[in-house]
Amino acid sequence: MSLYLTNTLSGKKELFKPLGDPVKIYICGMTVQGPPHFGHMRAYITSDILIRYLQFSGYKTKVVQNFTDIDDKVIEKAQEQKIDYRVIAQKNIDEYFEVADKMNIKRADIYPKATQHIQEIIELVQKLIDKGFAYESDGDVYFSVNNFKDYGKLSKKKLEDLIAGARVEIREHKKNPADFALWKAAKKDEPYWQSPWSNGRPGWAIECSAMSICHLGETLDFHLGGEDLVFPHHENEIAQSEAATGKEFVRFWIHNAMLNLTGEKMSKSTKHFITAKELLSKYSANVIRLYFLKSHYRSPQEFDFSILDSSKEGWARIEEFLYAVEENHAKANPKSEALNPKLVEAMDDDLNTPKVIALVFDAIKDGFNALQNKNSEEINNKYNEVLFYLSNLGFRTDIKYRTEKRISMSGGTTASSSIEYRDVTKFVNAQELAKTKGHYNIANLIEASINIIDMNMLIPIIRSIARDLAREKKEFEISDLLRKGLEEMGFTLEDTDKGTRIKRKK
RNA sequence: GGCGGCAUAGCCAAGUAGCCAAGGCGGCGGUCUGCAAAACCGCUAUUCAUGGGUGCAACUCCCAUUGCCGCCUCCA
Repeated sequence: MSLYLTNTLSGKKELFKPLGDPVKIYICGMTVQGPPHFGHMRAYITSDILIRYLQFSGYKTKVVQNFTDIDDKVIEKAQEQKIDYRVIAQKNIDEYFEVADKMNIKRADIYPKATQHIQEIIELVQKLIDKGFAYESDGDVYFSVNNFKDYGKLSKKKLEDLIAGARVEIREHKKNPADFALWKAAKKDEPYWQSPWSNGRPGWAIECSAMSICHLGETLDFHLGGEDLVFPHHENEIAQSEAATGKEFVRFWIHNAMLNLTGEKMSKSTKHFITAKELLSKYSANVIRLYFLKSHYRSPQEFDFSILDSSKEGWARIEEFLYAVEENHAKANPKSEALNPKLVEAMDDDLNTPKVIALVFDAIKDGFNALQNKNSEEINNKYNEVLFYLSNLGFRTDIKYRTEKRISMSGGTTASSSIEYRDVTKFVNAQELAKTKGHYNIANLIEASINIIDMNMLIPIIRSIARDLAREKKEFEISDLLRKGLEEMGFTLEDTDKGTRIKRKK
């Protein structure tokens, strides 16, 4: 195993060697001022892919993902809405889990919150003051960037440039304009905690240092997050942590590129975003995952519904293949040692998921060919190959998570209104049920009708059966008319040797 | 203004100093089908923003130009 990953620190692909067992991973979580949006999903899909691959490669992992539940923006939101900041934070945390679980993002081992670590934060700030890296000023505490010689090593910034830019907040009680707050004294009506310097709250970034050191120790294998966190957030974390411990803070800094919405970064501050929840109501988790993994995590990605639609069609092809095999041959046999080399070759190269997706489609093409040639050994091999890649990329392949295009006769039963559960075999069987020895039979037809639970499906199913009867009598004008009618209702019929499938149109 | 990154077909998107520049979507032609749909087969970048340079050889390395993006303020 030789996994190469681009380390932001060096800007190069580096060979990963773990520090010890388990591999220590810190994921920079959300500041829960608002609900998770599509950009967050990209970040957490990226970390999910890395963690899954490390585990696939045999490493044990310890994963910590924080929630920053106190900061200026959270307070601002609370004051706007005149409710307690904790209510806002919790609401957004709940929504995060709802979305992440739906997306099949593996849960971290620990989800610490900033407000649960105030004591550790205060101790860390005190340590920095004692060591001469920080100073108190009017109840605030600032980190003195001049005293930390490596400041700027992650973002490749020079101190002079930062000040020349003149966009840093100038405050008279800062010694250097680039100094950043470790502790902020509370203003009127703001939540606060007692500290040796003032009643106040942590600055932004110190909580991550405190929580990662607390849960993972002074040196981590990985620290993950969006590219927009490189400066100042991660730069500041390095300064604080390394100044305090005297040790290397993080060995691998992994950053995913931004997601742009019509050419502009999706972000909470500009209100320019689509919430994850909203998106999940329009597209299945698998389609969204495919959309992300088709691009490399370090390339900026454009967001557009038409691009997402093309992923939806791509995913439909994947499902089409799985169904086609399962209808006749289904033999899942996920032990696929022989398949490892191709996956490993792609993933070892900085998690090249687009390459793995290409492997999936290559296998599907071979698989469909085998299906046409009725080569059952090859069919099985390709079927298992596809499942192998998909499951290692975190897709959900069991039938109940499959999509929107297939319709089941008893559609509503298993997953209520979920668009994710549609099982074609039930419908095909139902049609068969209406027949005795290959011929329609009134008694059976009545029984089949009674079994239709989803009333929206009643007419399509009856019409489909009527069409089938017309076809048996070679009344093609009538059968075409019936199909045309269904077409207008939004259903496509497919005649197969197993019966007629009804599919909801794209 | 400073720092960093990116420019590959109608769209999305990998990749490499030298075999046919992955894959998906879309489109076109064909096979199958009562007709369809799905599937299959074939076609869809003599070329990788532009101009130079270094190599036997560059889309891939270097320089310049243009355009786009990110960060420099809270952000995944």
